Amino acid sequence: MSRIEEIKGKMPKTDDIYDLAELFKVFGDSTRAGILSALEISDLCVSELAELLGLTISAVSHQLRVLRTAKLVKATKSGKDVIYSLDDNHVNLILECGLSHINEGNDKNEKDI
Amino acid sequence: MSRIEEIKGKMPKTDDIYDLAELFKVFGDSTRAGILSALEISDLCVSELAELLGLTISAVSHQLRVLRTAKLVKATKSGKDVIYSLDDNHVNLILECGLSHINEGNDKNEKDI
DNA sequence: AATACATTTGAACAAGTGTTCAAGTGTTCA
DNA sequence: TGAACACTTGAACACTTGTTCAAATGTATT
Repeated sequence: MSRIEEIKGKMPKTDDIYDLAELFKVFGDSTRAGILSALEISDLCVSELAELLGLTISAVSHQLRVLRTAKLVKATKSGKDVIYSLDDNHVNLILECGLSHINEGNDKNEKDI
Repeated sequence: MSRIEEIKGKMPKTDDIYDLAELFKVFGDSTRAGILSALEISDLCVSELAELLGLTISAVSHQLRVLRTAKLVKATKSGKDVIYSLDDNHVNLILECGLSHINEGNDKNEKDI
């Protein structure tokens, strides 16, 4: 068995790597990352999210659809409003992973000064 | 203080959300996710990565540049070869976060059958 | 020096993405 | 019922992205 094949055997399956990339792609947009960060703190309706993030309602709605498709958020009707909330307990974990990386980066830079 | 402003106060800073999205964007491509998964197991040179992932050397090299720019991998010259290795201890954590999400998804589907 | 090998780089291209705008759906309230 | 509100949707657009191809750079071997 070649060195390359041995490594291949220890790696995640190709399909899982694809799914992994698809997942991170959803987090990889600041509008969506902002929506998720906000919903982390409180359930919110579309216009609240738009106000909070300084975006048009339409833009937010489009991105909410992406997040819904990815099963990361869920929508609940409440009269005229549609209340969005997180639909996956991994969202918090993944955001925290990323933020800890960002913050460590900031710390490093502070040390450099 | 309005409800919206209270939530805004508890959220990560706008710049951090932007950086967070930029970070996840790097993970959000299956070629790059594959490279990182492979380097997780062993340091590798460009042509080994290309063979492992079934891609052209050029494509791999282009993506390695993205990963280098993001400070996620580092390059070391060794004769004709350039050996790449992970340059950030958060890579493992972030990949594992994502994979645990993927795998839980798979488990759910199995239960549904 | 000449050749072969390993990698990088730039240009070009197709494909994908996020926002805006306008129109549509659905709900509440007078 | 009609007006106002909350949201969704589709088309259009500019912009970004990843790959390929060809050429360039750099290193080892003879």
